Amino acid sequence: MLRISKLTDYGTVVLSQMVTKGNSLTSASELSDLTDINFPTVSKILKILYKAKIVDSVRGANGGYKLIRNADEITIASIIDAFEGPISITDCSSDKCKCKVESHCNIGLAWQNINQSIRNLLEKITLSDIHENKKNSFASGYFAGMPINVEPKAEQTL
Amino acid sequence: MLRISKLTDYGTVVLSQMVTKGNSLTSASELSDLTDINFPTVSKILKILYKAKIVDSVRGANGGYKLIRNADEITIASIIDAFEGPISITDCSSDKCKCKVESHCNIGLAWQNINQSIRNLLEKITLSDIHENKKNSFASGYFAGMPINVEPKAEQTL
DNA sequence: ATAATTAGGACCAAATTAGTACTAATTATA
DNA sequence: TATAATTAGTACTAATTTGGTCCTAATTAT
Repeated sequence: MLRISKLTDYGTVVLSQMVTKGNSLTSASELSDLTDINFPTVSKILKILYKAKIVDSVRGANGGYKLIRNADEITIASIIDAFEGPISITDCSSDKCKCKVESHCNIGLAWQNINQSIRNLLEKITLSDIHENKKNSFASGYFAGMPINVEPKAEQTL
Repeated sequence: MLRISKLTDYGTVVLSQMVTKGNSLTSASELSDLTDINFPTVSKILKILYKAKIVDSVRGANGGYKLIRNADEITIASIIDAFEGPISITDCSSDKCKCKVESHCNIGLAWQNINQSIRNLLEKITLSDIHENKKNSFASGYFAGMPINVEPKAEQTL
């Protein structure tokens, strides 16, 4: 099926650790120890999250990182965006199409719609859900054969 | 965001052409002409679709390919599976976890759930939807800020 | 027989991703 | 103020994945 990169996966592990650490600063090396992901990689991850404005940083001795928002305000969509960029599900579906054949473009449009559907789904799931591993909160309703039926953000009970 | 491979993209273009051709056999070379995708690639695509039991084939002179089922019985999930394999959204979420740290596994489980959610979505969209490019049928309800609210297959109006 | 066609691999080149390393900037504190 | 700890940014290399091509074998109509 669809895949996210290893870095995104690691990213959620690191972020989940940061949720545990709450509002306090945590250094990259400590996060490396806690997650068992080697330091250079954790460091890279944090820099990416910093640029994406998901974590805040303080330089210098005793510096470190912390979440910029509450865990339930950080969507999975935004995390994936940070690591994988805003690239679309297919080449064609981003921006203007350069296909020679018209029909291709329609397919591209369809993929674009599918992409948007997935995106909407991922914007309803937050770091908090992942961290608390509340399977039932967002998974139980989805499993085999069940309808997808997520209420709009404002009313959701995630 | 999440991405499908070029081959999957091309695959849907080829499949869409085959919907147009209905129940008649079409050769790889003809499909290549029709889609403007070069022959070796179309050929490769059709072999993959054959192995995935999405198309049927007849060898020899006047041979070719045709859809094995109706377009509305071919889900996008099955097409993606054919090209990208049944690989999960992360390594960890498939089968048994080998992580050293317990917490990683929980994250993996969360991803697994997300993967399943996406899968359920993609099992509700069919080749027919893509082919007919019925944007409104499955897209309009999904766009920015709108709730995802797809009814179970039996009742859906796709 | 011959030509047209699919089946199945094997293979190489290109693109992407993972992982590492280095330098500069910042800041606490001794 | 010097030093050590720490993040920021970037560049680079190795590993993996993907895209694209090609070849040989099997099948079938004419």
